Amino acid sequence: MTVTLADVAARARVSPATVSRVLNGNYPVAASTRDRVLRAVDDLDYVLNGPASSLAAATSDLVGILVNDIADPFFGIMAGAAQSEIGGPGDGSGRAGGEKLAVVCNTGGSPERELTYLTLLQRQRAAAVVLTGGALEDPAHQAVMAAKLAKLADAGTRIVFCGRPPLPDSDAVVAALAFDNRGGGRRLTEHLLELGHRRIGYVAGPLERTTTRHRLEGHREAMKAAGLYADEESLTVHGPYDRRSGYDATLELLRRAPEVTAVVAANDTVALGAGAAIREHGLRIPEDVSVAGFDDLPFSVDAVPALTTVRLPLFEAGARAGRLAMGKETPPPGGIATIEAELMVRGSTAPPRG
Amino acid sequence: MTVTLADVAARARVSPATVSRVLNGNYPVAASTRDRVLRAVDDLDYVLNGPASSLAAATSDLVGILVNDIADPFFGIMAGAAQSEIGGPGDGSGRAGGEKLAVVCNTGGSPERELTYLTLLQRQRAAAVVLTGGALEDPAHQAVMAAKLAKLADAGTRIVFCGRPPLPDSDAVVAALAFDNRGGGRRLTEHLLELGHRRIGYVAGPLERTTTRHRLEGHREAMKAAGLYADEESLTVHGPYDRRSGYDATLELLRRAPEVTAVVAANDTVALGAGAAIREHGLRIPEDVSVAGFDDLPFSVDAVPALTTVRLPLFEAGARAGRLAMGKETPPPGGIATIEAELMVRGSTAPPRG
DNA sequence: ACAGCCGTAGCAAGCGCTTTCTATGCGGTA
DNA sequence: TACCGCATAGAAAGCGCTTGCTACGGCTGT
Repeated sequence: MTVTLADVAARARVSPATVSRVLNGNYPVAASTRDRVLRAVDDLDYVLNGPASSLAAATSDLVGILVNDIADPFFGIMAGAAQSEIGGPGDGSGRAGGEKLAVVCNTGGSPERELTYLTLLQRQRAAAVVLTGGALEDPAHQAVMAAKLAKLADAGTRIVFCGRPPLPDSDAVVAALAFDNRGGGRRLTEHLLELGHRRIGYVAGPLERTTTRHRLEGHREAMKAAGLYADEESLTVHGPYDRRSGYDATLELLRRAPEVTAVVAANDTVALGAGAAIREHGLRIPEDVSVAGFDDLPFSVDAVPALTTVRLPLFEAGARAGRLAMGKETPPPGGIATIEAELMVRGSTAPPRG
Repeated sequence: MTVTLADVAARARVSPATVSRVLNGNYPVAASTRDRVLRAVDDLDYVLNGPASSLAAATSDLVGILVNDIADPFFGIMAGAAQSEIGGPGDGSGRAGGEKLAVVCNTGGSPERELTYLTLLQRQRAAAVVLTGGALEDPAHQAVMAAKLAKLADAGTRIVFCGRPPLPDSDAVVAALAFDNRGGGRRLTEHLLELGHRRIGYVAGPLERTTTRHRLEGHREAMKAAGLYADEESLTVHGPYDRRSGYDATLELLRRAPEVTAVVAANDTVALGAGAAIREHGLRIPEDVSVAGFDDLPFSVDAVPALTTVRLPLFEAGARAGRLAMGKETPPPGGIATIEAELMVRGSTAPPRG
């Protein structure tokens, strides 16, 4: 059978209580005793029984990180950064303390899966949960979500948002780090307008997501400020945040409005697909059509031409979220922080022809 | 306080045992009783205490997926596919049975972290563990690893490899899905040779990884078969599997051997960096230098020119690994399956100039 | 009509750990 | 020398759930 605390205690000729205390290091134990216990642990290759420990202590060392799409570096980068702060293994701190198990859960963008994962984490009595990516705007879902989060918070789970706008009137969330998607979107379109573009297509993300809406609002703000209200609707196409969608939507856009001189994509991945569609259409980037993305994922600088985009400090934000989840950093005032987005002008945007 | 099984039992006017049996559905319960219990569960918003359940049942519903780099779609795709099979939420099967919590753990390629994660999963009494990506070739580490896996297997954890060569003489691993990196590497270089290339640079991954070695061996097999033994060493540069490394290594390669007419990269991400370096060097792709990658990640088809690469069925492999981990699929004979790699010829490779 | 079953439900003994409370031995103080 | 207090270690009571076993009707078979 597997080795238990009692076995270690027997071998070290101490009581189970003492072994527990040595392992947790939260109670004075004589050095000689400690050594004896640690040797026994080593000799027997003892591994703590997590469930038993969690049950007795009423806490666990699980920390969940929820992402919409694990195959998307946008989430991967944030999750990786958060995970590295949460520690889990090798956080450099040696044996001591915060050995948390940081795990990432892939919701696939589905609200039900998100909820189910939260329940599963609640069931495990997770120490903290980090939710990344934009939220769904459906009020019903938001209400359920808020209730669920409240319950988690009640049970002592620390909740942190990363790249997601704060929940209205809820104190369940320790901190919310929100990206300035609106500002970024505005600056990006302003850049295009400054270059002289007037007919700008927009390949947007899924309708009901906050990220989509905020970026689009920024875009429209800029358009409006330039006195360009008309045709907004016909120049906007919605679709998922993936390459394929960018390709399809851009083809559609090009058919619908062949006069566009620039295409703004919901994110860099979509921009990649958009670029492919544009080239396949026989148009050059940026001579015939400018293309811009959002996020500044690692591959964007290597696109040909290099992609003009809006840089989001994903790694830094993820790391900060991780620290907040661990209580290693004090939350921003009001629990809300806005993360700035920086315009990165590269080769894929240029003045329109003519 | 939080609601317990006993509370539900009291409200449903049955014993805790009955509630447990209703929840687990592994014991006959009269329909009327079941309904009463389920209503009570609903009324009280009861959530099972995972640790307590795991302790009593001596099993947990945790499934770990270990990846080297969560920000790399190579791993993200496999992990996502595995996770979707493992179920967790929304596997379509309704309430019944296999509600597992599939979690991905990011080792960052560090052997220590890998080991620590395994310990953490062992501590949680994980139901299964999927290890993705190539293994480290260090014999000491391999031995420790084998011992650890044996212990996990002993404790009832199902272990599956995905994209990792099988462990020699170990029956701890339920199944190993190994990519045919060698064959893929060979075919890729054969393609280049057929085009007429003779001086082929190779930007390899980190030295001590099986993936790196196998791909490189395939390359050298092809070279050797063409009677091209010489200079192999001087045309090979090693580095991590990332964009930056591809860029740096290619610059180095170009300096060291300006006569190369083709560059094979360790993977697509590295190829992206390689392409950037080549262009920055004032050379055109593929007119002056051909470039090829490995993996066929989603962005590769959108590179300009589209990247010639070797397609690995990452999604299918990940999904299969997930099913194997869940015991939903019978392991291949001998527990080992080789996953074929398919050459994808695209625009980034062409005959050498002149 | 009685024994024996089957279908259900309850009892109670843990699962392996944490933690409160208690016991012990020692040095220092009066 | 007698007493007090501190530093350590042990005893034991759970934490909330699962599950083997027992109990109890009502039905069947003879």
